[in-house]
Parts: sequence; structure tokens; C-alpha cells
Amino acid sequence: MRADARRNRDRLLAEAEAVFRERGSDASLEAVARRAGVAIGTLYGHFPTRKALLEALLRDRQDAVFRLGDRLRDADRTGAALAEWITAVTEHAATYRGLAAQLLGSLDDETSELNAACRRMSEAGQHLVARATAAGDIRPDTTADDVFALISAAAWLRDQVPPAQADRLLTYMIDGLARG
Amino acid sequence: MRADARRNRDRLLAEAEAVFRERGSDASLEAVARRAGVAIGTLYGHFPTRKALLEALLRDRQDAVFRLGDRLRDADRTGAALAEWITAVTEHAATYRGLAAQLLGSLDDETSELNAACRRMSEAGQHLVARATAAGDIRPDTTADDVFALISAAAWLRDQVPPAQADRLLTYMIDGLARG
DNA sequence: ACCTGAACACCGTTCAAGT
DNA sequence: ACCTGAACACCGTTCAAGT
Repeated sequence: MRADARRNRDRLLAEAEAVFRERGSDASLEAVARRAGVAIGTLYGHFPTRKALLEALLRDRQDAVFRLGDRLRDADRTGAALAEWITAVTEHAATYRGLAAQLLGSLDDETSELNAACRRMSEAGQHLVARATAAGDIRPDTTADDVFALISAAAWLRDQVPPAQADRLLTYMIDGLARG
Repeated sequence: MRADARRNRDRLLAEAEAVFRERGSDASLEAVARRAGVAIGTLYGHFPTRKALLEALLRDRQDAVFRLGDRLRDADRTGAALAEWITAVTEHAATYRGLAAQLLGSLDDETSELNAACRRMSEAGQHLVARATAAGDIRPDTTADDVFALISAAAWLRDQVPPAQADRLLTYMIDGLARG
């Protein structure tokens, strides 16, 4: 990759991060290009879709989430492990306003650049759900899709209400999952 | 109100209803005006903001919700009454994609044309929450704002996942509220 | 009293032309 | 190999001019 291309790519990612944090993940791509000091076509050259740009932005953060998933795989307290997973992924999915909807919508959309990441997250959740149901820690009919959807709803809430309230409501949701 | 103005207003409401159902509550207002056969200025003349248009669209449906609120005011089983209220308002808030966010955001925004409706809904909820906490049917620290936020999250979910799953997750949330 | 539609500012996306 | 920016299609919102 040419040096100037690399530099443009890096600047685009940095400005996209800033703009998405300020205005949400549906913010203007023209604004991102403008702030990065490149033409709009350069943005499209590096990231053909908004989701491709989002995927690149989330890469590093996702790795941390997956490491947590690995660490929780064999935890003794399966209910607590699932709760910790849900809390971490909720925070991840609330990085930018509007991201939760994109992630939830990408789980079943194979054309989405976010699909692979969503599937990996869902599969990590799947394992934790299976262990928690086997241990009787959560409702027996719970699916990995349920957990992914609940996480998305909690992440959506984090963008709409004060953090303390969002945390409390997430606790309610997790408890609702536990109730048999 | 002049007869032609009345006719335009009615057509605008009918087409907005259709367009918002198809494309969500942030659909193009130009498309609404186009389908109603009037100029875009006519739409703005009748409804100065998108929220004003939404408010007019929701009026009838809201009345039904408030009647349910009145009916539940003195119910014996306060937990069940609150659950019924939550279910009904969730359905109401999921009428169009994107509406839940507008409603939740309008609760504390006095400049929003939806503010009055949100406050009325919140107050009806407030009474049911107070009765349910007094009876020990739900967590004692639950507020009317919590319930409104939970309803919004459930409504948001209804636009993202299949109805059966949304119903199941709403049950989880309501149970989470009940857990002491 | 109400309607029209041009005007302005803005955006998503593509692609021919440049370096 | 990559970048530029004009081009096209679309939208939100306002407001002078019409009826």
C-alpha cells in the first residue's frame, strides 16, 4: 500500500471515529472526508460502504471483546459469566449512536461487512448460553439470538437515557433472563 | 378551515401514515407531499415539523391507550395491570420504525410537539408504578421513567426482530422488573 | 387564507480524468 | 495505484409570488 494511501486511510479512520462519536454512526460521510482533508472519492476508495468503514473502526475493540469471550468459556459460574459477557458486548455495541441497529441487522445479512463480526459474537454468546441453560442459570428456552437482541436493545438504551439508568435497566434485563 | 385545506390535510395524513409504515418515521417528507399530490410547502404549512405530523398521526391511537390507562388505574392485581400497560404502550410506540426514539427523546424536551403526549403516558405509568411498588409487585426502586425507557427499548426491538421473539423478550423485561 | 415551487444548503454515490 | 472533484439524484426547509 502506497504511503500516501496509508496516511489517508489512517486520517479517515481517525476523523470517522470522532465524527461518529459526535453525531452517531449515520453521520455525514462528506463531513468525514472533509475533516480528513481528502476528496469524497478517496473515502469511497478505501471504504466502499458505511458498514465497511464501521467494521474497520471496530476491529481493535472487537478483539478485546473476543478475548473476554475466550476467557469466560469455561467459567464455573455460568450465569455470572453470561452476565459479564452481555455487559461487555452492550458497551461495545453502544460505541456510536445507531451502531446497535446496524449490528443487529447485520447478524442475518450475509452481504453486510459487519456480518462476520456479528456471527463471531453470536457464536461466543451461543456457547455461554448453552452452558448457562445446562446449569439451569437462565430460562431454558433462551437462544443466542435472544441474547444478541437483548444486548442490542440495551446498547440502544445507552444512547437514549443517562448512564446510571441504562445500567440499572440492563440489570433488570439480565435478571429477566435468569427468571425461570 | 377552508374545504381545500381540510382535504389537503387529510390526504397528507393518509399518505404520511402509509409512507411511515413502509419506510419508518424518518421517511422523506417530499415523498409524502408527492404522494398526497401537494407541493412541499403545503405540507410544512399544515405541519411545521416532522414531530407535529407524527403527533397528529398518533392522536387517535393515543386516545385508546389513555382509555386503557384509566381502566387499569384501580385494578386489583397491580403487577398484571402494569404488565398490560407496558405491553399496550410498547405496541403503540412501535407503530412506525424510529418512533420509539422520538418518543423517548420527547419526554424531557418541552419544545417537542410530542412532549404532551409523552408526559400523559408517563403520568399514567407513574400511577401504575406507584401502586405496583406499594403492593411489592415490582422492584421498589423502579421509576416511571424506567418503565417508559423499557417500553421504548421493547418497541425498538419490535422493529428489529421477528414478532414472536420481540414478544418473548418483552416478557423477559417485564419479569426483570418484577424481580425484587 | 392557503398553495405553489423555486431557491438554498446539504448529502450519498459514481466515475472520467488526472498524477 | 491512487486521488480528485464534477455530476447526478435526492432531501429538508424557507419564502416570495400567486390564487
